[in-house]
Amino acid sequence: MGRERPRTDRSRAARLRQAAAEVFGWDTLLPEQLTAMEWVLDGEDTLVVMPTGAGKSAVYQVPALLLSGPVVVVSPLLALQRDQIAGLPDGDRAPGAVAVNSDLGAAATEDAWDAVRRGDARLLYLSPEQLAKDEVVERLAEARPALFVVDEAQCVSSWGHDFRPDYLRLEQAARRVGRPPVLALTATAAAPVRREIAERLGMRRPRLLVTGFDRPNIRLEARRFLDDDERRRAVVERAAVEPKPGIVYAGTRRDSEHYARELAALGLATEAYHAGLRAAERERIHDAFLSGAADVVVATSAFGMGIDKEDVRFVLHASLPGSLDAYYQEIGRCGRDGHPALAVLHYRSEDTGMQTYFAGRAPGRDTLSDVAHAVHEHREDPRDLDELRQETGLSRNRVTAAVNLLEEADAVATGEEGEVRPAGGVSPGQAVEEAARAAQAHRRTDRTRVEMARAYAETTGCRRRFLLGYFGEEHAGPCGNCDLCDADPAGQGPEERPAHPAAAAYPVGTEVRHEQWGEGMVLSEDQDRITVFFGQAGYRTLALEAVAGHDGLLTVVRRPGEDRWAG
DNA sequence: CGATCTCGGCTTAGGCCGAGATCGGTGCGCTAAT
Repeated sequence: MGRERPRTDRSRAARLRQAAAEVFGWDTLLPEQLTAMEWVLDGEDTLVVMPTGAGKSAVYQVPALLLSGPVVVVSPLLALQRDQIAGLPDGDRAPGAVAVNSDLGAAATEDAWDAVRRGDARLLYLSPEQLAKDEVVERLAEARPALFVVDEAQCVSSWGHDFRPDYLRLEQAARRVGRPPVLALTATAAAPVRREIAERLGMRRPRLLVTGFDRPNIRLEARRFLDDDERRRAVVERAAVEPKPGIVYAGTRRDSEHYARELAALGLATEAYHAGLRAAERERIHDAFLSGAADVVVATSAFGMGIDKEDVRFVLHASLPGSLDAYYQEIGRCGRDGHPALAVLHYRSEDTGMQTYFAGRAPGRDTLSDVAHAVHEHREDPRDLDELRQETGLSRNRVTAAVNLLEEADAVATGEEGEVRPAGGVSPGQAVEEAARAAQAHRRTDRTRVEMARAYAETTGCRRRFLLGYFGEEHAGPCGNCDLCDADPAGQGPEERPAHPAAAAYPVGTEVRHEQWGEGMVLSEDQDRITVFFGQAGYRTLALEAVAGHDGLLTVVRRPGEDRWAG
């Protein structure tokens, strides 16, 4: 930082500052924003992990004014795309923006592409599904985009494997449109998720910018229940007494309506929100929450992305989330104004059941077999995804997810025209076996993510220390703002176990090999145990005593420092 | 994996029990029926 920079750097920063001030009215840019913008202008692949509200969008919006071609922004929700476009400044020099999606009629679609071609629209917002269409890819390639942005990039990891498999095909889309530099943006991503985003998007020697995760004004609590009725009562009582507005996350649509009814009966302005509601109704509730007309929204995980509200006072969970990644994303929606806020996790150990069920939804052997055989059968005249869908009679998503797994197993490859052919000289039978193994590894990983969420709920040390450790951030603790810290009468925080002497051998970021679970990376250290992420076995917590007492159980492959995904 | 629903069996009858089936969360883009 203190080093003198070459002249060109200074003028580049100056141009960014000037554009930010003159066009957007931002008189100051944060150092992190400026650094990431400079990387983007230099054409470097960049991954930015920055909390919501810290100005992530600026990292591509400002460079968009200075780059030679249009900027593609991949965004998961059409509503989010609309909000982003509406939030751009007016004026002659402002970057024009359009979104191309299924809402547009034929004429409007032509107009949008014309605007991109003319350079009037410097920002083009697309869903990943749009980029799965040949027509869109071809038009985009002609427009020669200067930057490929993936917003809410955690979706690559959380949705790509099953729900929205086109997220795993963005690398190919970027290649087909001329492979401009890639910028991935997210608010929440632990080290394994960061690594997966970079790998799946095919990022090349990506620059990584991670700002701190800690949100010290959010008080953390967790409460375990044996009885479901008691849990329900506790959730309702807490939501009733805490300062409003707040969000309650329920595990099912049915429960969201149950809690909303209970709270409404107490006289609170409460709404239930889930994906089963009509679009107009969802929009109404969203607006009511933003405007302050609703005190509490009880929602499934459908509610959240795009909620730009500073003064949310609490986020209560009425059941265990599927991962700490999801949990931190959800509780991060309270206390953005910096004032005290509250996150309470209410759970029963039975809650892991449903999350485990959700974690097992990748294509099975039958689907993989249908797709592998269809690919093999047409190896002389390869089919694209749409044609494979017709051949197999499977849904588009199932076919795409199956092809993704077969590609991951190197059993098929997709060409530049989108045609899928066999690869690696394996038989369809072998291809299915290898892809099924890959699916199994994802399932295992997802299930260990559920276990990590439970481990957070059941930790006996400082809760903040545990949570930040999961995201690779050391926190000395005690934080003084979690239930376990104030459970200690002396005010010293929860009792910490003494550090095990073996801890020094496995600092955070160390790459290791386990006898049974293969290669992994140390994510966090908690006195007498470490948490390691294994590519094939997911998250595992190991007691250092056991590791030290069993020679060769866990060997060091590489010391930290060379790996940029650790910290 | 766990909660809830459905249905048959029991049977002085209404309701209770257990076995088995079913459902559970995220969004896009399209198509077919109004």
